[in-house]
Amino acid sequence: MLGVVRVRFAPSPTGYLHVGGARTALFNWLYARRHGGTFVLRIEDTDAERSSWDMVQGIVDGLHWLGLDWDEGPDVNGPHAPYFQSQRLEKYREHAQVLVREGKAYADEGAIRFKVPEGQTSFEDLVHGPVRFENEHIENFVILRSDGHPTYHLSVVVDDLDMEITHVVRGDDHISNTPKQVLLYQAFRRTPPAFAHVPLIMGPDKKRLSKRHGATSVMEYPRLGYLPEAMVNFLALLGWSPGGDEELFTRDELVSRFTLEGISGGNAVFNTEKLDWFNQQHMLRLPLDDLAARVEPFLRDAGLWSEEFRDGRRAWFLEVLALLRPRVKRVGQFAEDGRPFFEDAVQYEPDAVKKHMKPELREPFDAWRAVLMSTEPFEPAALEAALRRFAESGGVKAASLIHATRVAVTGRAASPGLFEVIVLVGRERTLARMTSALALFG
RNA sequence: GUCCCCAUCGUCCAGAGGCCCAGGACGUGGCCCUUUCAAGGCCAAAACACGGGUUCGAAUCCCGUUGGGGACGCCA
Repeated sequence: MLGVVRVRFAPSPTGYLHVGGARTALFNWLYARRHGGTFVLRIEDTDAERSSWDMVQGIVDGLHWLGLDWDEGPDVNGPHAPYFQSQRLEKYREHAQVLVREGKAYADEGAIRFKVPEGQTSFEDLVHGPVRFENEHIENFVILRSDGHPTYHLSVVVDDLDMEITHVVRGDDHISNTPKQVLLYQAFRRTPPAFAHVPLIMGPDKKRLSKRHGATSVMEYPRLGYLPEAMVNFLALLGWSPGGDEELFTRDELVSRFTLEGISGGNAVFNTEKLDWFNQQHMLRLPLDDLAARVEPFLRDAGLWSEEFRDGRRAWFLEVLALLRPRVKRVGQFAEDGRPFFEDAVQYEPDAVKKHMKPELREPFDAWRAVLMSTEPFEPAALEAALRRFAESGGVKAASLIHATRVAVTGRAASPGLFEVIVLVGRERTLARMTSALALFG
């Protein structure tokens, strides 16, 4: 069994999968994959009151979205099934009885408490180093409730033992629970697994991340237009470092570099601006076909999708995405920035009209429109050459004409390069928009 | 209150005694490119919490202070 790595992510289904839990799951998954080990998903639903099936589903959805697959767990099973603690109650009771029989635990008002021995309890934490507690600060804690359900300390130890977990990678908030669990391992005459307590994720105010900080459920992120590969990359580097200066990694690159020793000891602030940057960088690196698939749902929601984007106008569609891509931070933005391409009607921004559609430009604009009718080839370079030639001979500044044309064609003051835009919008639509824009001058 | 953890630029990290008058990234400011907005390139401002030790030498080791976080449930 030497060298075998078995880790687990053991959420309690009393809430959705938040970013902190997601990162813990990610670290476990990375460690398992790095060492060819096993990643177990175990549902800690011993608190029947607060657990719900919907929450289990929500957690599973979150892990799926991030691409974290498990080798053993609900719906895949494995040699240590079942993976719901609520279905393992008998094991916990038996273990509690053993401790009672050996005089290491006792009944108290219907519950069973563990008798904490004198002395001190310590363990070697892979991220914090040696940690030691005086047992006098640990009270005789309940291991089996009066309703027969185990408490966390008992179930987690029994299951980690039964499932042969070698490394417990979990949140820092469990560090003060650890001595109680170490005491249980000792009471069972078993060696505890290795522990690695990872620091918590905080909000910008350094307070524990909560809803008032914005999106804390991972499943809000796909809706907001974030790529799972960006989230994985961002989360991995929040509290962990591969050691060097590189920051942009694919999932596989993270797997090959991950070490528990690289986890830092202090809490980390969740920084949305940096997440945006990771998202942008990963979008920039996505194959266009792949990107198209991610954009589609957002276009559908905005009513801008056409089945032709799949076949007949596929190439055109991909060109539009490629043009828009450098200025998009979240996937949903393709629907916004793409309107001038995906929709025939143009919505004019009042400020843009006021700024660029000066009355004295009306005549030159109209004449340039006529030039555009016959410019060949209908390509960016040729169009630009035509405009500059026209501007020079007509005594107009090329920039003014470009700006007015941009507003006429896109309705906005900012867009990708005008000539690329015109080519993709097409000659007919461009001319039609310019014609109706004639009324906007002044 | 008790116990535990943590402490490098605003933020995330690098740094495991001399390579550091501290390096990268996000963000911020400036410049370049340029038809706008981005992207990209270049430059800049920006930190070793404080006080004691140890050492020839400390961001790195030890102690204390302060600050932040966490745990003290028949929740996990």
